[in-house]
Amino acid sequence: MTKPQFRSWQSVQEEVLRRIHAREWPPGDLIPNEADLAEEFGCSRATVNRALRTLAETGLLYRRRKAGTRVAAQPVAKATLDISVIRMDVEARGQRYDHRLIARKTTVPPTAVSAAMQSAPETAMLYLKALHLADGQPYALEDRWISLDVVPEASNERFDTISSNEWLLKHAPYTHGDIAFSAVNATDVDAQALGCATGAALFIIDRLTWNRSDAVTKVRIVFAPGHQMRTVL
Amino acid sequence: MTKPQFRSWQSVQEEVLRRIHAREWPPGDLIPNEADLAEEFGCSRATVNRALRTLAETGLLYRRRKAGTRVAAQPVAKATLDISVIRMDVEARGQRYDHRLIARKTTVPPTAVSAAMQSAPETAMLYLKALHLADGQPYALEDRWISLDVVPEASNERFDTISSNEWLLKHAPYTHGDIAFSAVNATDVDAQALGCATGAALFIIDRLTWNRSDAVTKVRIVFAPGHQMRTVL
DNA sequence: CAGATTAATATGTATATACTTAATATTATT
DNA sequence: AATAATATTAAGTATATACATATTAATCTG
Repeated sequence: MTKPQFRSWQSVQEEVLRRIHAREWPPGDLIPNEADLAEEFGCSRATVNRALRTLAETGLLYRRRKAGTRVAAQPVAKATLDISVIRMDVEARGQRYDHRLIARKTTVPPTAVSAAMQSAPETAMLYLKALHLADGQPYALEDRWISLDVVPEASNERFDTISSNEWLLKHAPYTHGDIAFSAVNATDVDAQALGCATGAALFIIDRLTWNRSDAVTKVRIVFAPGHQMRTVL
Repeated sequence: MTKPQFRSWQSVQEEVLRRIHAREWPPGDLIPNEADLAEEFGCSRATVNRALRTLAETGLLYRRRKAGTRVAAQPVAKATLDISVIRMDVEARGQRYDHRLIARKTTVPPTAVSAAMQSAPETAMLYLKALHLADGQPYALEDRWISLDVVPEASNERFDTISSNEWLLKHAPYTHGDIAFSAVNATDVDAQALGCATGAALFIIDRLTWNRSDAVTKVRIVFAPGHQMRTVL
């Protein structure tokens, strides 16, 4: 009997997954080290490393130097959501995208906004409110504050032909950000814009992006009723 | 002048990020190939490969064989959400976790459930309804259907000391699944269990997990009002 | 025996080399 | 000029080797 050959890191990964699912390596179990697995699989340690490292990134394995590799006892599933520009989302559904600028003004933001963006309380920012449409129907309502200190060029942009969403991606790079998903009842204003009943449960995304230590923009996107954000595990 | 040395894939990645953020390599731009970058950075091609491959995984670069590597014109931000067992979420907030079983019965599910799980319409499943508590306050309401064909041992488990959530992770492995986030208005039943007003906007997670071609469980988790799911970009 | 030192170990990473694969560009053929 | 065959290119991957680093285990020392 010759030992099986696993020639690619993907095939090694599949075999490791099989053993985990088959409970040959039960949750919490310490699995053989890379060198031994490489020997067993008939491949190099680098190949085993790539396979195991990738699985660790998904949360299914837990690795520590010297301590070895364990099957996660309670795998923390990592769901990766793709946050693209809204136009792309709509077009991916095979619908026609359109957007309408509802408000555009330069003003001092509420303290909650200036505090979150860590800007001086009396500094004016650019405020935008826009409605995104899919096949002519309201899809999402966007409320946005843009720091004019960080993105002064925004002052000169009208945002009627291009959404702030896309304009910022092109003109204001960010290094990091945070994002939160939640649910709110539609306010009268939301209901009016989205064409739904006041109080309807709406899915919302709040995002705050930074360029190094400067807050670039803070945006809340309120989706029309029934919106789902989905992904695979 | 000696050329700068980038000895680790992380430092190469940082330099590449710097160039992207500084617009030295603007969105859509074709960047030099791996061999040239390796030469420039004074490291091996494998090191450059690791740096660029990792950036491509985050959506900031777009790579194709022969075509080369481009800075993404419209970077699709990948937000990774950690979906752990609810107990862990609650404990991570520094709160005391508890749960209460509200219902447990073996019955034929609604057609919507059996259809989603691709099981025969008249097959009975185990239905569980449980309330998760944080510091004694309602945190989330769980509605779950478990396939007894796939997980027969579930019949013998009472789920009063361990939540179905955790029990399944330990006893019913899954190969893949899909997950959806959305918002609903609280029904009377939800409101009663969660101690909120009927109609309140609630954040929900719907999850369906599979073991190869068999649906293992379908669950809806309805969170108490105000719940946020957050992550970084 | 507590605490510090040292050794051992598994993962993490860098490198040179070689080959594979997908996509494109070029050339030959009809 | 359209089509097919061929060459070229850049990323993708495998391998052996070497060394780094975090962590644990063993040993020494007061």
